[in-house]
Amino acid sequence: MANIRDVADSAGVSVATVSRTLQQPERVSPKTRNKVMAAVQAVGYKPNLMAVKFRSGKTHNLVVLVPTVANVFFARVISGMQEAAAELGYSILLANTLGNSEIESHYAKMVSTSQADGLIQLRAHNPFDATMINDNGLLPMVNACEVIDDGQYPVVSLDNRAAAKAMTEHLISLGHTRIAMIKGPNSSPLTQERLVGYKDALAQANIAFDESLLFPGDFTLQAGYNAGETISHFESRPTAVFCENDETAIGAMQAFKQANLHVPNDISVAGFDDIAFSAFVDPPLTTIAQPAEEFGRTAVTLLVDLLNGKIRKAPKVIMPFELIVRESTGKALG
Amino acid sequence: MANIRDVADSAGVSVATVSRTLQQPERVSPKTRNKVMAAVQAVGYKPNLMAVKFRSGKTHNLVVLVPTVANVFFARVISGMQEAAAELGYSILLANTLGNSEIESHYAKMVSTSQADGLIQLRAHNPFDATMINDNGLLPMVNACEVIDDGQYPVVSLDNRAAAKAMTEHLISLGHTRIAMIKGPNSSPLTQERLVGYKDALAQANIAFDESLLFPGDFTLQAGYNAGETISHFESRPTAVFCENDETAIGAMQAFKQANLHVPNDISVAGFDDIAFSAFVDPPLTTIAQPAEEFGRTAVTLLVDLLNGKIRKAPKVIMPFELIVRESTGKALG
DNA sequence: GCTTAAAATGAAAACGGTTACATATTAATT
DNA sequence: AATTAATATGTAACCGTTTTCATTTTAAGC
Repeated sequence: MANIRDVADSAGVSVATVSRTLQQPERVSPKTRNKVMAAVQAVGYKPNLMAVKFRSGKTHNLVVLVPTVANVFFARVISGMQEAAAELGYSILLANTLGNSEIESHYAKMVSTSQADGLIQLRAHNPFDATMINDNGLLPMVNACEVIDDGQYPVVSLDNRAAAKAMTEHLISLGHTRIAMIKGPNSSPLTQERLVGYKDALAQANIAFDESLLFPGDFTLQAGYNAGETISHFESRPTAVFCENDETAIGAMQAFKQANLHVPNDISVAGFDDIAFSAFVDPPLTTIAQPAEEFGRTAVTLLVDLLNGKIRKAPKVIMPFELIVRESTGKALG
Repeated sequence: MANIRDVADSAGVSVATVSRTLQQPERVSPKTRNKVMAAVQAVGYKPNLMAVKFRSGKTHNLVVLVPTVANVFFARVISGMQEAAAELGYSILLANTLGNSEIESHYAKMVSTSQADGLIQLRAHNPFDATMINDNGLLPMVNACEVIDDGQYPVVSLDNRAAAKAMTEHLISLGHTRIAMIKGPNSSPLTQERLVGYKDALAQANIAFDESLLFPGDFTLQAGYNAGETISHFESRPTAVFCENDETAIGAMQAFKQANLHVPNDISVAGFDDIAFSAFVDPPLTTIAQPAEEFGRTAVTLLVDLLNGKIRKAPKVIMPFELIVRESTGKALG
């Protein structure tokens, strides 16, 4: 593979001139510029970007820790990241962590070992140790979607509490008073926030909170199905179910159908995320739309700003949500 | 950030000894080994892997070109890649290409500019120019899932023809003779192969091929829905629809329901891929299961073997498929 | 204890660029 | 045409490792 010296020899100039021709063409005379360009063509020169990155100390790589790429919502977020990264001249190194802290640490080490400039975490967990803190007191990371806001890094999230409250209010406005909730893992702050929003709405409507209407889940179709089955055979069945994501809701709806419960006549079902499938299931799912791609774009933009020293204090960006009412929720009957 | 010289100074040895301690500990005496290790701890040394990669010429990065990460099937494939890559000490650089050749070329350049050692392409398209051909006459890439087999690189694919034939046979065995097909883009070889398999089965059963039963699509829910709507109002409606992926099938089913057609009584629907949602839609979808994660693992393993010179001639790996019969296909009535 | 082989260590070059600084060339000013 | 300023180019140091080769130390054999 031809290197910069080969080009210099071929063009009859110094390596410095070649470097300048490629980096800052205006600093070199048109005549030599042409000579150099011709030589580049002639020897088939491609700069070794590993050398460039090593020398410059900037890798222009960003590590993204995603619990699972198989989650449709995350897939959209990643799409948005990819777009923004490409525009800003960065590459994404994607890590499918499965929520495993060891895998997270492994990839986080790419930052401390100069293989990447920064990191985006989609889970509420800080994979760095304290030694990574920057001059400005910040970690070279951004936490998006499911966040802990400890001021060490920018976060971009949804007002999950308000969104959950909005959905619960929607169900209450349809006359529901026994509203079940299929939850995410208790360890997830996002789940905690949504629970608070759910309680907010109940309290506001003077409906007593009933802990027995909380069902465990883990954001998967299967978990939704399992909870749905349990709910189907529940002694005093709720008339509505608020699921913490759309997969869970779709799984639950399937269980209800198999138990010969009609959605929404016998039981209303609501989701969260507005994944593509939600508009194409039967009945189409009422849900909360999150601007997934925008999440990704914002996270990348924030991180790049942070890396360029344009950020002093960790900002907290709240993305807007939208209640999407489709046909899976209806008036409470009986 | 401490470098190898700091460690050497702190331990009172040369940099060469430090390097050896870390790379080939058996080549250094236990006494100095301990001294060095202590110094590493003391100064908090983390090797600059950018420098290592630059010096060694091996990046241990693999570029993966995926048309869209938002496709659930690809998400599974990527999961498998990630696993295998982690085991082999490689990192995945994921590129969401949206089928755009320019974006593909952009990422392919990461290989020619020494930012990655090789590339995996999930689309039937070679992003390299001829200059990249290796000593063994191979490109540093593997083509998986949707492949063109031109002998320049290993491919890992499914026997799409056989799979499509198996599914069509299944439908024929249920008594269907008017079987529609919702296709992928015509440019996709995978689509061509499946069409041939479909025709194989028809011919074998002495059913005339009817071009008017072929409907265009692009593997999305919306395309399936659109085709489903068209089929619903088709003058002489087919009794079964074979869709080229599950998203398409789910979209089509939704259209049928809205047209008051019952699946499978009025019309049978079959998919391809067996994504997680397919078991949880109503009715659960009959489909072809592909070993998605295994695709990813195999592709990575092949590529690493190729990069290590363990492969001379481009192998062609055919993965097994499985017909999964659920409730969306039934006997042809009337 | 002396010679020789083996093992451990160090010095310095190399990887492929970028860039500060020095020098040579050209253009502008009088 | 001479002086000065501006521009263009070259020289060489540098980034943090690995690795070759030379040298020193240790162990082995007699």
